[in-house]
Amino acid sequence: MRLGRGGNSPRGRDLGSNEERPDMPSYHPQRIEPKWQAYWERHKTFRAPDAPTSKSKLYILDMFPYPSGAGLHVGHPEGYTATDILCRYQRMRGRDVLHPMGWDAFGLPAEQYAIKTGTHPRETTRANVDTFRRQIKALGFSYDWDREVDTTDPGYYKWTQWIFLQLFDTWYDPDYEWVDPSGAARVGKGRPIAELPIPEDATDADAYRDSKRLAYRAEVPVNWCPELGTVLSNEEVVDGRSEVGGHPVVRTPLKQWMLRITAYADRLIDDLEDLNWSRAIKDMQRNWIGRSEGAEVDFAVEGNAASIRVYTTRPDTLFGATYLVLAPENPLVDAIATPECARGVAGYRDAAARKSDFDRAELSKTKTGVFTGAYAVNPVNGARVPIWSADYVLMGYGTGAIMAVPGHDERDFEFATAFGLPITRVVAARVEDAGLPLDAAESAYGVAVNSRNDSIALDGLPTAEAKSAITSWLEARGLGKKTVQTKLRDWLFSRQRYWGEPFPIVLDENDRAHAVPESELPVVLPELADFKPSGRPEPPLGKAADWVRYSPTLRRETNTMPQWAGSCWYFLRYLDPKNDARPWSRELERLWMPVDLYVGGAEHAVLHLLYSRFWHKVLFDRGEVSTPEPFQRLINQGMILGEVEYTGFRDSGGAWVSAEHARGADESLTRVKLEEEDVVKKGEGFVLASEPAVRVDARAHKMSKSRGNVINPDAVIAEYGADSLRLYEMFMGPLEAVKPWSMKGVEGVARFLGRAWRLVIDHDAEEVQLDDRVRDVELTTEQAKLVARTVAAVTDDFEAMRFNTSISRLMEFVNAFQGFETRPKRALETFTLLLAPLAPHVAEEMWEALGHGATLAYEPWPSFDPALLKDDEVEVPVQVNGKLRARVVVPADAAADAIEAAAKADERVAQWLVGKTIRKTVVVPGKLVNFVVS
RNA sequence: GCCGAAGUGGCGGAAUGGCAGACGCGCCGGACUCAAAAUCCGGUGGGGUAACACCCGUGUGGGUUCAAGUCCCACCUUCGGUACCA
Repeated sequence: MRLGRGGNSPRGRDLGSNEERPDMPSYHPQRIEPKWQAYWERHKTFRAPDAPTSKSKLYILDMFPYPSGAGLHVGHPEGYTATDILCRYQRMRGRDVLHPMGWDAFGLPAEQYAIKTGTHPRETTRANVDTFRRQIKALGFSYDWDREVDTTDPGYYKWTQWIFLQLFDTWYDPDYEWVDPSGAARVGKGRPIAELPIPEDATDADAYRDSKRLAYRAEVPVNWCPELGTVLSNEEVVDGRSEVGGHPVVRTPLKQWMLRITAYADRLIDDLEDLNWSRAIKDMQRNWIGRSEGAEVDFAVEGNAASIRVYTTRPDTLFGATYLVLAPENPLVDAIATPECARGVAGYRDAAARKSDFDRAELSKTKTGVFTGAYAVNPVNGARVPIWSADYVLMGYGTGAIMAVPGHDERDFEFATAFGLPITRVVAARVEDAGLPLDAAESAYGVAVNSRNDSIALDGLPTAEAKSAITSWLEARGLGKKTVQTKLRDWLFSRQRYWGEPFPIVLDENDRAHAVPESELPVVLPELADFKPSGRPEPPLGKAADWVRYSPTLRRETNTMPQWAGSCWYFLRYLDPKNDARPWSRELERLWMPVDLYVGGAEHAVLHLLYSRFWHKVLFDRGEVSTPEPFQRLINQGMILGEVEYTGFRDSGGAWVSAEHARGADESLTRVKLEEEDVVKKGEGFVLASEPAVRVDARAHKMSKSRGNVINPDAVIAEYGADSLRLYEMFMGPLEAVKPWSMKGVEGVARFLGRAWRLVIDHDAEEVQLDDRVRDVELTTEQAKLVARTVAAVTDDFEAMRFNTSISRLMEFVNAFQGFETRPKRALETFTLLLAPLAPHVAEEMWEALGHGATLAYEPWPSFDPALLKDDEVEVPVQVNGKLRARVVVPADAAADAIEAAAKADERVAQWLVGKTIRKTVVVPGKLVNFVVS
């Protein structure tokens, strides 16, 4: 697109596009951008120092991408641009900046592709990485490419395996008292397994040790996904379906590797406190960990030696427990079921097992269950309570058994109502309400009622006090104890897939696990021709028979690690990416860590961030890293949606249906995409221009291939340039907000860059040269003030990461400077430096034209004289009764009474004051005057 | 249901408790051009006026304050997360 002056050009008439005129000196990103990208690469401009000097270090990290086959989408450059701006700004402020990039390249899609086409995942991955690297480089980000890491590189996953061995070699001692490197006293530590005390009654010391490791194997009910041919972690299962692909997941018991993340649950919650993360993300992590305090209570079973232990957060309601419920999978079910009921109970359990988690969640609207025929005894009042089995109780949480208090728990109420079980009140708002009937569960706190026996009376106690009173009573009698539970379970860490890190583990004839010696790392992924999953839980690596046979008595573990493994520690490898002897140098870790700013999508709020923090804490306990938390500050960029779409609805007869009647997935309606000119705003929403009674849907949707609203960064760069793309992504709005894309908006910022360019460059000349109006002269006072204000505002905005407003400030500068016939070079140099972090290519080109020989990347950030921010005179708004009535101009340093006098002297103000009494006068010097009159 | 975030022109958005709507898009008018594009200049919340004046206006309803988009209370809507976790 030609931006020059058409027919006046010495090159003659309308000779079309830049493609035909590559020497055009008008703003031409396609020429400028590759030039400076090549310059930066050749000069290694953004190479970070190996070690930072003194305290000026800054580690700014992007979440590294999974290089998918689809290439970069516009969501990636959003966060990457923000961090790049900050890095470029901070380098100009003299900080030592570490800003690396790499690839999270293990994962299912490459393997799925291999199954379909036979292409080795390594090939697919390499091609995808190349595409991503090219696309990211085309955006001009200032990464230190010498630190690039790839999780699938054996030189990298050697150390992922090494960290796994640290986990394997560690047990958690919750009572260990120690002092951490910062001098803080701590309780609880991951310690070497060699330090584990073996109890005297342990018959098998090795088995005992294995049961205490942070990485251990266990036969557990897992989320098996037949479609994907692998098990999945709890975090990877959403609504009973795989997070990836939405395939059904069933529960089946399997021997799997687990990581004991639950040992760190308290620290993972407590240490959130000091992190500069958004409240939303901290809450998500806390909720996921789901710590709750309560009590375990034992119920004796009538005519049976067994007793049932339940977990409750409301021990204060124990007197209201009118029945017990066991999870169908609870082994006690069979032990206590009476012969008459055994059949029904077994049938119920089998049916529950056959249901996928998805069905179980879906069909949960109505509660199901079966009576076991057995009775337990309520320990506080001796009441005979029936024992049921129902799938609304989960085996995996607490003890897999509950005491049901239908009066004060919604689920229990529903179940009791369905099966005609008794409901009693044991909590009320006031003691006098003890006799009030219950027509719904009342779970709110209040005071205990109807809760006394011969040795304890809770009646009248507020809930919190009742809880501790009854808990002490139970503890004193050995009937129960205070307990803490978490929703978080141990992390299921093995996958039955090929494209992942092999475990550095061999199994002996007794199926006992042993660490592969560190000297043998990495355990390299064997070659394989056939990647097809068997449909049974046997990993594909089993097919590599020679590889599996480690020795006559030892075979290799054939599971692989989940995709999250590599991303748990990649930020540490960046510090020292070429080190063969260690995963990272302890010295460099101490100097660079923690990450000062981490930017990425909120979709990783629980998975990556929780896993990563867990590993880091283990490494911290083992003395491998110096900080308990890896990411000091976290910012989640908001999603970028597609362009706003207007959708109308037609019924089968072709008549328009108003949007409010089209809610839900009504199959009989046809969705019609409308153009902007077909609709008009009316009230809260939009309606058809032709039929204003018909409302239409107006909203931006998530970008998706199926919707066809995906914006390809390559296309944007080809048309408008990387600088415009970067600028637009920042100009859209606050970094953390969800924002709809608009191509018109990209054009807007591209126009701004064109104006900025023409402010400096003579766009009629053959070569890139300064415009005649750019002169080496002093700034006028007006210009100096404008420059100072711009520097001050942009600096403030950068510090606060308000990139949208910083761009506005630069636009205002250009709009004002366009009007000056003479443009002092100094002013334009300052402007160019301010623009550089945002639009580095065009800034470099302008900097060169302004007569500088080298990159501006390390030029000192512009400063300004604060005196220039003050004006001699200010305009002060004058209000009467809070309403703006006039503005008066007064000296900036005018005293309150002088301003008041000036305000009163104003003709318009006087009109509003005539005949009134001034009750009060508020004068904020330099800001405002308000007369309160009546 | 629960937790979190957000509701401001036609649109994206801006406003340490102190002039609501900066900046951009779009639109309207003008300059340049044979014409268009590009570029430049001006205007643009609604009502009202010949033009001023003036009135109304930040999801809704209350409150605090000389002054509220901003603080407090209640509610509505949208988005994100989560959901038998006892």
